[in-house]
Amino acid sequence: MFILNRVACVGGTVVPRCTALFVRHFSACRCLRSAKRRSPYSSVDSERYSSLVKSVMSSRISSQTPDTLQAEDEHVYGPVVKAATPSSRPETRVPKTLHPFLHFKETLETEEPESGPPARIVLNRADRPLVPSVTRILQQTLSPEQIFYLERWKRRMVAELGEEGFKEYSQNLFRQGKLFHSALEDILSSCATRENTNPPETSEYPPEVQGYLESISHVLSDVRAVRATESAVYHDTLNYLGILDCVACYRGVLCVIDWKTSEKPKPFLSNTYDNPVQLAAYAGALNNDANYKYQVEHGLIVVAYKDGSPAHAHQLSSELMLEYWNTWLIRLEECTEQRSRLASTSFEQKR
DNA sequence: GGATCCTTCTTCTTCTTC
Repeated sequence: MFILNRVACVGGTVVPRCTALFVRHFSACRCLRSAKRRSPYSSVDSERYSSLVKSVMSSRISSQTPDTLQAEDEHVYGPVVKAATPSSRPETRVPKTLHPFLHFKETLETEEPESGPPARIVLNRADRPLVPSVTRILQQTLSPEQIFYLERWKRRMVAELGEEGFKEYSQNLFRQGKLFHSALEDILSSCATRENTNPPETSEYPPEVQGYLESISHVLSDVRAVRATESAVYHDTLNYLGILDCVACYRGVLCVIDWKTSEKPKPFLSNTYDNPVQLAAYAGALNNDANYKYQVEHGLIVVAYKDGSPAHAHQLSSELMLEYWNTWLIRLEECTEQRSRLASTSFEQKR
């Protein structure tokens, strides 16, 4: 009865399920009507995303019950210790040194660019061998809570799939992400000279990415004037680099766009973890980079789903981008501090 | 030829009630 109650609550869709994993991963989908404990997933269009929820759930099916899983957890990881409330970083924290997000550019473009293929500046690592990348900096400055939850997730996945199974699972996720990105690059490059981005002919692409492409088709129809794809950006004052996914107009607003694939629905910006910080880092670098003759103030994170459910598009205003830019500056400072600590430690050891 | 780089992903409670 305990389980049936939960199953019956998934957006009114009856889903065969009998494992505690459901409780763990999808209890957020319950029809919690009290405002006090409202889950961020409770207002998801559950009918629209029921197929996605089902597919995620069916991939995690196990014959275990909540009790056996809990017993297993305790056996494998020890007694459950409640984690500290995810606090991320104190909101009052500000960067020690402020850097502008936007930069004055003498040759700033004010007109619409001429039609033509989008820019694709290739990253030449040999020119800047020691400059850290956006991804690396974000990885090195994860909060203790993020590390805790990621490690817990990994332990649970390894317990479920085994070391080899987990490795295969991770590689598959990366592979799908890469295939999706290369398909998108192909689509956006070929559409760049046209007024509209026509719906892609999904059958031309590998079967693994067809669902993702279908998922983003409604977003693509609002994308125009693609200016850059998979293009390197470098901030010479702050000394970091990265490769952004795309710069294009979304609903008439020039944005840095980040395309993501996800197994779980991410209907809210808060579900995307560090993605907005990553986006602000790319935009700030682009705005500082002389290779780009324009400024980008807005951002867009598009989360695509394998089963073709409509992607979630999170547009970030210039104000929001500025907030995340400051968060990025803090992360950058943390990374620099870490590096200098490491350098002084190794210096001490050598002495 | 091999190693490394930039990406690609992954996290977010402990509920017993309508």
